[in-house]
Amino acid sequence: MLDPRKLRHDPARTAEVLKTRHYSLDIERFESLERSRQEWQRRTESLQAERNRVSRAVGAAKASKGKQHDARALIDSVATLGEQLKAGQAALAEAQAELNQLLSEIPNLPHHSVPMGRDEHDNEEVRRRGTPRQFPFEVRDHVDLGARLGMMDYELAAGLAGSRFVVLQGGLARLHRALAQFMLDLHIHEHGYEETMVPMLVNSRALYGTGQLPKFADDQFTTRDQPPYYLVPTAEVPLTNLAAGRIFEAAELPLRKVAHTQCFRREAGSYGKDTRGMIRQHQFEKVELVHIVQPEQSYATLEALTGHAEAVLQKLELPYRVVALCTGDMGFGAAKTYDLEVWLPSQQRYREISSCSNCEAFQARRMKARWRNPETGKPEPLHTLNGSGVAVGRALVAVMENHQNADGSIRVPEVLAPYMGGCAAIQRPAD
RNA sequence: GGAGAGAUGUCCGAGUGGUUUAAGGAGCACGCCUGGAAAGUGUGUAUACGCCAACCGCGUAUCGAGGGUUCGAAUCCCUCUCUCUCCGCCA
Repeated sequence: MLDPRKLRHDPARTAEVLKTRHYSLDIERFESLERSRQEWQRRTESLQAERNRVSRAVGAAKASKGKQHDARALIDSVATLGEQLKAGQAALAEAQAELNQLLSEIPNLPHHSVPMGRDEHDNEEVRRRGTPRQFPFEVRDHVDLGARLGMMDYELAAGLAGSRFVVLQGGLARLHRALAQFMLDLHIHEHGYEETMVPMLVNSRALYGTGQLPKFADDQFTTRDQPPYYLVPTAEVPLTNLAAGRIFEAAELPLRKVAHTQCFRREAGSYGKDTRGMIRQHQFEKVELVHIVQPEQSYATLEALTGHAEAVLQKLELPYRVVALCTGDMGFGAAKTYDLEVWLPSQQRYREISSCSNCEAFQARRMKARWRNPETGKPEPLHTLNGSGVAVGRALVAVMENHQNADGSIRVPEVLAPYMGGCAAIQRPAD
């Protein structure tokens, strides 16, 4: 949610900026809704003020003996007020609902440092780390490697659920678990995050708070309860909403939360993309990092957060690059986003494995997450940030492909040794 | 799933239709008092929206949420949510 006051103040300029995000703001509609809201609000409030005044007078008249007649006259004098008020309130509610609907579907404004651009081709590479390995043999992709190991099976998963699911078994299942545990421990012990366990079913209010609703309802899995539960598409939703409706004192900030959860996505818009393998699944695991901070700290925090995600890839000995997303490629709520892209030798290209965003006050305003600014003494919206630290399934893919051996076995990176019971390589069990 | 109790401000807590325009207490902030502190004492202490250039000020809403009755609702009625206790079931 943009600041409604700022939008009111200069809608034309805001519309210009929103164009770079493929959003066309209907200024005329906005202003007419705003006018109507304002008019009905004034009208109802003055009717309410009158009602309150008369009602108090009725009470006073009834309290003093001998003025019962005055009370009767007062009551008669507001005979039609109730209906006017009801009509006014209904009109006001309608105007507010339409205005909210409009406001809730406007994406965030990009930070001035965000490169202008249409789509992912206009993203800017910020840095590269690690060198893609030269293989003296033909590399296999993770699907091939997994099948040869007998530990990754898409047909079994299809039998259980459908397409875009996987069954991992034996060493690969353990490697997958080890990756998640390693990431959690790294962020908890070395980066200062608080370990958090959150619900993976949430209500619509939580999804509204982080911006998935109302616009992206089709991307979410829901239950058939009434009202429905939503399966979280990312732990960003429950973690960020921990601050919803609260007013923090400056001393309580910043909040740094990490959670490891399943994530569920219908991926309605992605059919035909990445249909092979574990890159794009309906269910996947992710270790998520969330910061709730004072506004002036949020951009320094974005750099730190990105660094925490990078540390995962460095320790797993994976080559990657950091990319600043352009205006046209950023997510709905983000003011600035860095993607971490890991090298996949089978595809000879870098693929997204983490996305770190500063949402500034966009989510905080939707969920009313505030702090008391000591300088003003007033509650003001916080800034929220989130980043994957990192996607576990994609990390498994990256480890398999980058650390594969000629015989199809997988070298286990050293940092995972404590989580793998000393197992240094995943190989096909002897028949 | 069944039965019961409950939800009031930062916290505790009073409040069964009209000076509640939410009592009282605690906490917190700032004064006074004090050599300093404690005690005492005074004042202040929610959020949102609107009017105003802004401060001040004024108006409106909010007593778990939504709806209803009424000139008027924290209070009466209906629906829902959540919490607690007991029972059942269960990993």
